[in-house]
Amino acid sequence: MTESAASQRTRARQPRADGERTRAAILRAAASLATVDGLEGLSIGNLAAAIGMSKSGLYAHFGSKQELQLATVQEAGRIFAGEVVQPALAAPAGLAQLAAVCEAFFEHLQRRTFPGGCFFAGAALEMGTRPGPVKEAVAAFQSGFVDLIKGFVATAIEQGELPAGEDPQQLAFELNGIILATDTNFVLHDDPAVLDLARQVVRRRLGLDPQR
Amino acid sequence: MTESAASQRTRARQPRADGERTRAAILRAAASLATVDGLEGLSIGNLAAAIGMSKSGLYAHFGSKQELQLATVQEAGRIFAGEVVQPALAAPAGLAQLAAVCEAFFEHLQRRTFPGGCFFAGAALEMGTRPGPVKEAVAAFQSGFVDLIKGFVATAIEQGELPAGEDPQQLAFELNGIILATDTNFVLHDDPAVLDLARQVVRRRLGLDPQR
DNA sequence: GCGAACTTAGCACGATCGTTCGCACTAAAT
DNA sequence: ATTTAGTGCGAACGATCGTGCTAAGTTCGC
Repeated sequence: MTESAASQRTRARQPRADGERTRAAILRAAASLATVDGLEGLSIGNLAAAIGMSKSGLYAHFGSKQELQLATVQEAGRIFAGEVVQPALAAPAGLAQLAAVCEAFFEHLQRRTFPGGCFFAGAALEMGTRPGPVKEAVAAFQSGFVDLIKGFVATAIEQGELPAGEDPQQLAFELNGIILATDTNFVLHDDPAVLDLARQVVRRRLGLDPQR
Repeated sequence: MTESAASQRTRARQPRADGERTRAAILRAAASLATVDGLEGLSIGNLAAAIGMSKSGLYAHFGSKQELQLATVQEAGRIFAGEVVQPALAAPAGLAQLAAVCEAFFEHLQRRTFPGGCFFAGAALEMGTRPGPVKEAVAAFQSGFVDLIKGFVATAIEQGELPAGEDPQQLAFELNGIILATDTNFVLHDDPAVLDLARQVVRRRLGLDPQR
């Protein structure tokens, strides 16, 4: 018995270089399309047409629609991590990270990375009533994001940048709400003024306003 | 010329009593189903099966799926107005109305009027990227709700129940965000503790907390 | 450079989609 | 009581859905 059997036991399939490239292109398009049509409304046929390949060729990469949805959620998570989480982590710990994560999200919207706004805001409401691994993946990401903000708040309190009476969970909930309201209004009215309003609200809530 | 011509000019079709009853039953089920499958994912076949009638018989009431969606949005608006807006308007003008509209929304969720949480939160994100009369109807309702809250804030400021430095538009935006975050987390994690957290956040943000 | 594994396309399947048509039934107005 | 029009069902349409099968074409380890 050769050791190839061992490698096959841990990984049933060894993708090729061109396959990985195609798969990446599919997932990039899938994440964008899903913000318009939803994770459930995202169809194999539409997606295949969008990147110019056949349904069956695309389908072979995933094996089922659920696997495609799962991979799409992970791809959206990578994009979100790169565009929103990383810039926040790059800021000085504490209040600055709190302001940075909000600002990064607003720029994420303004840049129109996805045509339908925030991927996870839409996915959370869409998959909330559909139990299964896809919902769990979305819920896990959402929880992680709120926990990240909670940590920023806790650090800011420790550093005396926020009042000691401030509760990390409550403030993280509020900021998450501001983010959701920004996304909803931006998507619904397509008005950049929403972002300015949201920035004012964040500055004021975090006590960063010059006056007052 | 009889006056029947005039009535026909304004209304192309004169519904019968039993038809109105059926139509109402359809729309009640449609509003609920749409919070699970979405306004676009809501299918005539599923809806017909849910209330035990034929696809074609149901379809005759609307003539197109878009008309069904439009009527469903209006029905959801009536339900929301009755469960959330009216209880708020019944409270004393000002800060009490502000607290009442939030509490009414939380109870609207807790009562599980719709299996998928707030109808308009889901509809706004789903239809935001789909221009047309359905999106306009959803956007109009959402704007009206925020304006309602804004009016409550303005009155509360005039009555000295909120600091004069408070901005109605900003606070209305914040409260709308709290409401959206509550819905998203409640739908996603199915955890009533979210409602308690949301209630604490509202009380504290409106300065209704005993301590502090 | 041979051969095995991965990639992609073509075709077809059963199911469901929104929509239409024709026909029975029935409530309401004359 | 007769007519009129709203109501509802059954069947069917073309299109699209997710999903398989088969068979070429292509990369890559040996």
